[in-house]
Amino acid sequence: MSHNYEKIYTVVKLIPAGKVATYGQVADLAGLPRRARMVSKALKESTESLPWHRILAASGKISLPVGSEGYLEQVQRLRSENIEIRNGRLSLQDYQWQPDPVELLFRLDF
DNA sequence: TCAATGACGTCTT
DNA sequence: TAAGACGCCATTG
Repeated sequence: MSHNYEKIYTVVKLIPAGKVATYGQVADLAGLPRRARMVSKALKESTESLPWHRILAASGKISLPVGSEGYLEQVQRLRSENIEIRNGRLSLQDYQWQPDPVELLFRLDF
């Protein structure tokens, strides 16, 4: 498990319930610009319990194959957090996580 | 080496 | 909006 994956998991764990982040956003916060695809791989390969459902594409859409097991699971989890989602998409305008930079500085040790 | 791959992102039509 | 074309980048065979 690479150090980068650990950094990604650290950021993902900071996303509060009811809020979401994009793959690219997580990558940036983890200090890995242009590494959105690495975030998706890290999530897919992780064994530990993570709020992976709070990560979406920059378009606000779920990236898993429509109708797949994971897709349905994600929709379910998001709705359970009171997030409105239609046709596999939600409003980033309404739900995207806007972390406070100062708070982040103290939560991340890198 | 090198081409293919992918839970992505940005731009253009 | 939607769909393509590209760009990007670590990983894989």
